[in-house]
Amino acid sequence: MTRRRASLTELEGAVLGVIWSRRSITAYGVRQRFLSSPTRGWSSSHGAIYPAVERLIRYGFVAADPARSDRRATKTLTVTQVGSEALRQWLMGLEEWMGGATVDPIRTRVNYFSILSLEERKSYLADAERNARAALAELQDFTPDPAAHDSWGLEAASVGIRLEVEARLKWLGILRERLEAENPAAPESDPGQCSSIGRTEA
Amino acid sequence: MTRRRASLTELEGAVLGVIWSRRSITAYGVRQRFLSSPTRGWSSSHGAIYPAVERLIRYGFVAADPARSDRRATKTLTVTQVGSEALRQWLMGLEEWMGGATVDPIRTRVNYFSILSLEERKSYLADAERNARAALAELQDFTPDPAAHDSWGLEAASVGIRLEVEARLKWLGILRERLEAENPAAPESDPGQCSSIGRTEA
DNA sequence: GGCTCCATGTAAGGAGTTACATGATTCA
DNA sequence: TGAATCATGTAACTCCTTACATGGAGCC
Repeated sequence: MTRRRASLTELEGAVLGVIWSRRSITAYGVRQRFLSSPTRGWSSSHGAIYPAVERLIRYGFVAADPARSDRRATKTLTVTQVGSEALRQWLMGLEEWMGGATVDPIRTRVNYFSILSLEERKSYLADAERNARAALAELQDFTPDPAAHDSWGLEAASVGIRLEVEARLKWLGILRERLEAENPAAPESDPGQCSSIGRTEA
Repeated sequence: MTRRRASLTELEGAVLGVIWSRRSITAYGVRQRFLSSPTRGWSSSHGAIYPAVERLIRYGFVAADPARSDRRATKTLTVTQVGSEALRQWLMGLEEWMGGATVDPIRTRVNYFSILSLEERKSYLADAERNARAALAELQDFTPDPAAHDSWGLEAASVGIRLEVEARLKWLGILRERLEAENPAAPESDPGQCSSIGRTEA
C-alpha cells in the first residue's frame, strides 16, 4: 500500500481487469491471457507483467496467496475490495483524447507513401491487405476467455476488434482502387512512364 | 554513423518521414507536426523527439545544418541519401502482426464492463461516443500539412483515420443498442431491478 | 528419466514523460 | 519593452524489452 500514481497505467488496469474477470489467477496465467489476445501490441513480456502485478499488490489492489498443493512459488492473485473500486474508477476514467484514432503502424507508413515507386506502393498495399485479412481470419477462431465469470465485455470488445480490422481492410481497398484509377494499367505499353511516378527523389 | 538497431523504431521512422515530406524542417517544426496530428498518442514531447532526431543524425540518415540568418542553435534538418533509403526500407518493412487490431483504450476498458452497473455502462458508452464524435468533428477541419511536397500519403492516411474513428462510433452504437435491448427501459416501474444487473461483485 | 509446461524472478539497456532551464526572434 | 512564440537541450524517473536464470509438476 505504497504511494502511487494518481491513476493506473493501461497495463496495470488491464492486468487488474484480467485478474478480476477470472476471480483468481496466477501472474503466469495473466500473461497467457495477454498472449492469446487478438489485439497485437499488448506487452506480454515477463518483464512487464510481473512488475505490474507487484505494483498492484503494493497498492493494495491485489492479494497474493501462496497456492496450496503447489510447492512452487506459485501465487494465486485476487482483486481486493479496494482494487475492485480502483478498477471501476480506472474504467470510468475515460479521457477525451481516447475518442481519437490510435497509432496504426500501417497507416503511419502510408503518410510517406510518396517516397515509394508505384510498384512498391502496390506491393505495400497488397502486403497490408493480406496481413489484415489474416488477422480477420484468426478472429473467426477466437473465443473470449471461457473461464471468465462474465463475458459480456469480452464479447463486446471482440466485436470492436473485428470492426476495427474491417475498417482497415476497407480503407486499404479504397487506396488500392485510388492507385489503380490514377495509374491505369497501361497494357504492355510504355512501362517506363509508370515506374517513374512518385519518385521525385533520386 | 554509430552502430544502430536493425530497423528504425516507429517514432524514428515517423520523424524521418516528416523531415522527408518537408524536404527540410527544424526539430521544433517536427514537434509541431506531431502536435497537430489528429492521431492521439503520438509522443510529441521534447524529450522524445530531440533524442530521436539526434539518433537519426548519428545514423547518418539526417543532416543538420545551422540555419543562416538565425543566431539561435536552430538547425535545419534534411534527409540524406542513406536516410532516404532507410525510410523506404522502414516503409516496406511491414510485419504480419501490423494487420491486427491496435490497442484502443476505450475498447480495453470495455473488456471488464461487467464490473459496472447498468447506469455506469450507459454513462461510459455515452462519454465514449461523445469523445469519438468530437474526434470526428475535429477531423473535418483537418488539412494535411500544406507545406509537404506531396500530400498523397497524408491525404490517404487521413481517410484511414476517419474510417477508424467511424468504425469505433459504429461499434459503440451497437453496444448501446445491445445494452438497451437487454435492459428495456422499464418506464417508471421497478427501478431497483435494473440497477442490480451487472453487479455480481459486492 | 526426460520432455514439456507451469511458474517466478532479475538485470542490463533503451526509450518515453515530465519538468526544469535557457535564450533568440518577432511583433505590438 | 514586454509578451508570445521559436528553438534547443538536460536530468530524474519510470517503464518496457530482451535475455538470463531457476526450479517444480505432470506425463509418457
